[in-house]
Amino acid sequence: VNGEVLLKRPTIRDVARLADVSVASASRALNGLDNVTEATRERVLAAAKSLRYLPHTGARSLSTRRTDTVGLILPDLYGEFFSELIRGVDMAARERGLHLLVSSSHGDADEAATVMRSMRGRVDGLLVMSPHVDATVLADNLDDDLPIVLLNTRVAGVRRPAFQVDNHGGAHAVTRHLVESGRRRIAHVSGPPSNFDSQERRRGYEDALAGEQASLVVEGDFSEASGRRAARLLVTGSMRPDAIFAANDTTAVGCLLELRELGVKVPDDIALAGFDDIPLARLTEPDLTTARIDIADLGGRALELLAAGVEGEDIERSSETVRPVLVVRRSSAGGGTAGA
Amino acid sequence: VNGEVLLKRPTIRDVARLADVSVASASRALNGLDNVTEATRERVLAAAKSLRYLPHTGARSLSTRRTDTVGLILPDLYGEFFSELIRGVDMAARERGLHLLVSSSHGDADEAATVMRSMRGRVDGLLVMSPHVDATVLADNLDDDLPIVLLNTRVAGVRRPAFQVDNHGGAHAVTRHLVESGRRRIAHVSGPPSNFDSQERRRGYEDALAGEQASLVVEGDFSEASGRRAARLLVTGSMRPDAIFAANDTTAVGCLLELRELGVKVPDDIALAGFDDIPLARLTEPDLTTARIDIADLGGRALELLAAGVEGEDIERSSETVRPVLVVRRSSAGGGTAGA
DNA sequence: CTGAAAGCGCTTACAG
DNA sequence: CTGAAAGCGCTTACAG
Repeated sequence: VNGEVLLKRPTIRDVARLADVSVASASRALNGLDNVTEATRERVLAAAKSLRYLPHTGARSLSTRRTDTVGLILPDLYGEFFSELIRGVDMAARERGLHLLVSSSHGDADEAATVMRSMRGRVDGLLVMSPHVDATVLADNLDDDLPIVLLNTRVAGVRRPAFQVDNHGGAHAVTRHLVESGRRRIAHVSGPPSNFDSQERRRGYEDALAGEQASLVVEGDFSEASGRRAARLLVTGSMRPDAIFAANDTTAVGCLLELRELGVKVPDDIALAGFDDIPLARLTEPDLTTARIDIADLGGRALELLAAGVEGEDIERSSETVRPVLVVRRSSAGGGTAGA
Repeated sequence: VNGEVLLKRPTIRDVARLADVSVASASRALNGLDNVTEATRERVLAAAKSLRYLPHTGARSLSTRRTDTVGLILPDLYGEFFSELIRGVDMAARERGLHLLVSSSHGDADEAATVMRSMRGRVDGLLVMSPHVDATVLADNLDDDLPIVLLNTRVAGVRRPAFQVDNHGGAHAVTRHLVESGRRRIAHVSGPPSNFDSQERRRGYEDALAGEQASLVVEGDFSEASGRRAARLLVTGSMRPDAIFAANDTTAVGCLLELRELGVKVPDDIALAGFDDIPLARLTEPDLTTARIDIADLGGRALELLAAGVEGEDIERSSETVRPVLVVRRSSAGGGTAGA
């Protein structure tokens, strides 16, 4: 019928008709293939533009078996880390023209598994950060050929491409810094004992002390409240330390607040250090010595690796370790008991 | 061929064959339609399970014209807000079985437009937060029939479903609190003059003062540095205030740090208040009076509205206002100049 | 309740 | 360089 009005979304057929070519040529022109004349390409592109044509991604992915989308599966994370990671991944994804399907806040392995399954078929690859996931969960819920990169997740018994934070090294560096600035009784407030990061940080602390000093550990759980409790315990106890290394910054902030209330001066009486370098670490009084991880960068690099896997590169043996950087601030200044 | 091995992802055809029914029945059973016998459904489900079948979403969306995915478009946001919003949206989306396509960090209208276009066809609806977007951008880059909910975005000249934060009301409440606790020279450190939130907060401040006190405004830009600058200006100037209401918490933190350096006591010499209630607001010394917005809740409710739109409900006239809640903390305690 | 078949909108050998 | 046609994996009238 002549003079017909387009009621529906235009398809490639409409574009082809308007450009007076076959759908095959329209497809080729649209996709930037080189087996079309320049004249054809121009006509097709003009037609597409005038119709405000956009390909149906479902149809395309049905033919190409690609979705140009990657999934990001996250656990229930605290604010800063979470958003920095998404930011880093998102920027890298956008640069490569990949879309990002995000799912967060998964409390246990079951939830994570459900999400993995629901993403199967929607994505070309998966970025997974989940402390709950193990080899079985991975094997049961994903196709073997779906590229996947693990973020800071220890998956027992599986060799998968992963980005690991060197928690041991970071904790070691922080502790050595305290030792070398003259502190003689360095306590550690740990994270949850079941948490792998937490275990590694504690091990780094203990190894750094090895021989020179006895270790002094109060168990915490990465929360501010646990930092408060631990600080009170340490200060009022019989083994008062002259330095505290908290397993993360949030815990260190708890220590700081409690020490302040107890009238203990930081760093003069007790030096303090954390881990992560959350933005808040710069803002406390005094500001906080810590080990910095560039989360956004970590996310971006992980996406690059995943993208390589999607492109068909063999990434199965790739595994990168991110080394935290010691950031010395005022909370650990001066000399401690031994003077400086 | 008998004994053949499935090399590829199983399709509904494989499921149907194994269950010994037609693909039509398989489809119906899989989708929970009621026009299949219980026996058929069971056979199909069992077959699907044993094959680890998962529907190809592209194919499905080609038939159904739905993607079961919604897009979330964000500007370049500061950490806390960003992650809280995603968390809220994600949780609500998961509950409804919707997937979430996220794109963030868009500096200007062009970038936002590109993202909107790239999401067209991939999503059933869009959640858009962008200060840069206007009616033209929206109209040019989206289908008219794509449901969309705006988040805290003023779109001049368009009537679209939106969630607006009552910035005026929040600022008014904070300012009234300062007035009523006896402060007599209340200054305001504004956000960027071009920013709508910023304008509204300033208007709230001015309206709350109306008549009783003169307004005293220093222009800022929502950054900590601008808070520092403004505080210094106010304290060293000839019109020293006894209270400062900063346009957001980050600015207020800047004020606090600068006041501390200048030896000005908060709240004794100068009361201080912010806006947003970022987590840091509880942690400063003294902790910060502010106006709290429940961002995660906002995100969740916005998704619910969008989902209703996707289901075909008419949401074009819906517009919700989120009222911030005054949170009084120690930074505004006591009486100020007039005593308390 | 069930099945054969058309159709959704693309891409890609294949033949020319 | 171009086009006709098959095929990707689903859903859904339609007929029975």
